[in-house]
Amino acid sequence: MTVTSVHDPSHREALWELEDAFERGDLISVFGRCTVSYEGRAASDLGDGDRLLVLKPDGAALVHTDEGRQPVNWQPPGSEHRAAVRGGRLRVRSTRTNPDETLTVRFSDVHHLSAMSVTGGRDLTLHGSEEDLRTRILERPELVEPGFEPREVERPSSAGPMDVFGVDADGTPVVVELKRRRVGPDAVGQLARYVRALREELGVEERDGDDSAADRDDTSTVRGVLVAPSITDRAAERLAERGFDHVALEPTPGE
Amino acid sequence: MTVTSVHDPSHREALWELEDAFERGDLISVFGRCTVSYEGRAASDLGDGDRLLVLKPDGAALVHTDEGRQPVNWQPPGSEHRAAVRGGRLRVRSTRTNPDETLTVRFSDVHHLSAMSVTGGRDLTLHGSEEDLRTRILERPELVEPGFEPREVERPSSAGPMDVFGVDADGTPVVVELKRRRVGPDAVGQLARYVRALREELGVEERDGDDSAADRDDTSTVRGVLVAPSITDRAAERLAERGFDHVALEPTPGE
DNA sequence: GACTTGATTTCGGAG
DNA sequence: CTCCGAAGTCAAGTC
Repeated sequence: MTVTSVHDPSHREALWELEDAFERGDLISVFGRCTVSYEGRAASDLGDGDRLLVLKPDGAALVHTDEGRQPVNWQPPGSEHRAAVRGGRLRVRSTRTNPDETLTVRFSDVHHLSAMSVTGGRDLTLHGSEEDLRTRILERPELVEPGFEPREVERPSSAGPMDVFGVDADGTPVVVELKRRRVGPDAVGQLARYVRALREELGVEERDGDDSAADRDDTSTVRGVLVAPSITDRAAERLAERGFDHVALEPTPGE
Repeated sequence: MTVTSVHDPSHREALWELEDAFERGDLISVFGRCTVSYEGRAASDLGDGDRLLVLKPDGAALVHTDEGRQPVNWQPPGSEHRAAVRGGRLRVRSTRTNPDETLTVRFSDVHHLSAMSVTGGRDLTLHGSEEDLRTRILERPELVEPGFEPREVERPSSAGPMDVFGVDADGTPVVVELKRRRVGPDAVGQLARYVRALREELGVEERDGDDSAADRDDTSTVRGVLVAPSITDRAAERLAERGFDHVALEPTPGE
């Protein structure tokens, strides 16, 4: 483990340290007084102030103030960092293409700079995602409703892949949309697109004389089920208008 | 400007520095070897590795690896940071309520710790947002189409506020949905909800005998216009099905 | 590459 | 507080 750090360096010293750290592929942390400007998908300017600049060897750059989870300015991974002393200030610039974007940080003072070689240790095991909810339903389909039988996950349709496709106790096709948390009206719209696509698809099959059509009474009986811990009032209205159902379920068993 | 930093501190030293920095309300950067666990809206575990921990006085905590714009683990602003030495490791824990969430970082080694007092310098001026696009349209309505006349922004409806409401050259009501960048099918669904809500609303007005109804031929003639730099094929299909229009426009004049 | 969707999304504003 | 939609969203998987 190698960590380098300099306290109140001159711009020249900071520049040397930065270039060495770029070379080594270090993760870099810089405290200092700076201005920030960005131009690319949008454009922004940030006046003078004390901030933390984080530079990653994969090209990511983050400018953090004392508040917020989000950086006040940033550059995504894949950018290239360069540093120089210009006009009496230390200029750090991260550039990328596609889209063309540039982040420029100009330090009037560098209070502290530290860098550490870091690799690996990136694989997080996460529980409680939508995928966990899907697994839960596939293992215990009765949680959706008694007699529900999953047939396919990520089933393709003209509106995109639906989370879970199956049939209910009556053999009626069911489109299931999964959400790991409380949902609003947008999720109902998403479910509606899938249901509509499936109705059209099954309707086409019937006209084509597909023999499996005997299994179904009516193409309009494709059902839509929204599985989520809870839904907003507006979402409930949309759901009711469409004749869809809501099943309250958490991604992981409570407690 | 006060910056404190310690290189390869003992856990005790690091603890003192952390507690002082919490007290001062500093922005803190810690390089070290650690494990991370999170429990709250979801749950996660991260094995041993070298990372950068950023602690903010507003309660935000960020754990960064050498890759990605996103922290591998984090805690949102509003949390409370605490530190302690437990089981031969330096434990930093950030907790919040509503929802209950805890992030725990356990350092086996602290390679470097630095802290800086930071306030202000947070106000960013951003150009190229959806609001800029709206301003552009209000100033030059002909960019939507000749004869278009904006009447209201954020006009309320049962489906929520629509970006811009106006009338076309024929006096037909127009709902305009704005997007600052290329859009997919979801934006069409959003526009459709507003158009439907407005059609219902105007239909209701007619049944109520509202005298302004004479201005309109038919409630079904409420138009929907999606203003965005470009749209995906699938979005174009949805748009065509609904009979809506797309107007290609950037949030800011090009060049 | 473009497209689609999930996310511990975060964030801000309105009710 | 909840709800709703924007974001330089980011990131992953698929085509």
